[in-house]
Amino acid sequence: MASAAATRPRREPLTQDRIAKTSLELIDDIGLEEFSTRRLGAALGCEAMAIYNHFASKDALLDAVVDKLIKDVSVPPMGEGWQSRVRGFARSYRALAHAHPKAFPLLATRRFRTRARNLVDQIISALLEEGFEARSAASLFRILANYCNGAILDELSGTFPGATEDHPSIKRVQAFLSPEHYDEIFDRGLSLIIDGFESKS
Amino acid sequence: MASAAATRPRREPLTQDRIAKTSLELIDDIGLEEFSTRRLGAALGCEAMAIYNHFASKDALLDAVVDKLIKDVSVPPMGEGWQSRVRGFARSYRALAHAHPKAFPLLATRRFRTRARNLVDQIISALLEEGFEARSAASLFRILANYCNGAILDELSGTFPGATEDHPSIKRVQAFLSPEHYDEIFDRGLSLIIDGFESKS
DNA sequence: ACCTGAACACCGTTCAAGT
DNA sequence: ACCTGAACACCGTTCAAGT
Repeated sequence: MASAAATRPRREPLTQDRIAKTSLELIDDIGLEEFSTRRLGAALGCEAMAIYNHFASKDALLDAVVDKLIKDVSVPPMGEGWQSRVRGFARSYRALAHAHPKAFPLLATRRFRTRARNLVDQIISALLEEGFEARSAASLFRILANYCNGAILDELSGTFPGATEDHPSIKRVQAFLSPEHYDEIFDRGLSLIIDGFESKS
Repeated sequence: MASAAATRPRREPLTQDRIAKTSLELIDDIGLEEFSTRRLGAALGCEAMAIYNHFASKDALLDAVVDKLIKDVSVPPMGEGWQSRVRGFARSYRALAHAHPKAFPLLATRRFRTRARNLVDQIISALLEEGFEARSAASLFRILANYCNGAILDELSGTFPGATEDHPSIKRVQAFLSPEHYDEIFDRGLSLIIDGFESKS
């Protein structure tokens, strides 16, 4: 009578979705460097090779992880002006990075395959909708995205190591380079970009 | 009589400098992904393990490569105004990235160990020298560096894949996202930052 | 159809042994 | 002092074999 339960494997069946979900959790936990198909297999309760029945390669799997990651980022709807939509997007993108610091670098690497492209389309669509010409929309998108990625990767890569006597100028400004100023500096850079486009486009 | 020449190894002796130099050449050639101690050994004419007599780890070796890479970047001297010094630095940093596209990501990763910190000190020193307060200097440095790193990493990571019908807005602005506009867009972002600090600091 | 075991061609790194 | 050979504990991936 216990045979049916005993016969089937003790774990839920493998699916693309479950594998991607577990991958993201594992990356959040141990980091990209340590993440391997063998450790993923251990986390899933199967052999590493079983994964290749659901994904063509580790690379394809990581694309699926990016999809999971980006799912919740979106561009605010029309109504409050383009500045606040741009700001809203930038902040939610940065919030995602802080929620998944170890997985975020994946996004910077493979930003245009996968669902990330839908997000790009959303942002550009919003800019066009707000009246930007194609040329300005492209410039603003690039400058904004590049600034966000650079700032976020920097914030994630650890705090500035203490300055020594060899670096007197770093020492003088060091207090303002610490994490407690990250929010303020990120917003200031964002404002610079937004204000610059406001007066010139 | 040929014994002295025949006895010593046919290659120049290994030194930290020669290993780092060959590493950079090899990375420029085959990329970071393919770069391994074994392939480096082959390029040097020795076994991979010989490298560990000169560097404690591959990681330490990569730090030395970063030092080699950054050697030629510097901040223009005083005299032409801070805007043009900042611009000059940003352009030479970007030029380095285009000269070593496959090695550049190393810099973004390990920017503050190694000699890269001297460069940071130079920039901040220039800003202080030009009259910025510590707080403004720190903000401007961060915003500038983050923008440069984001923009450069983006430029290096390949062109935007062609838009499909699923991405109508990307399609509309696509022409302006191509590499022939990279220079112009990079400079525009740079100006945004510089002008923003000009009017407010 | 899905999973496993064994194997292949790689890694970075250690260490005893050679010169 | 510097280099090598063999080995260890890992990788991603393939493939024949199992159910």
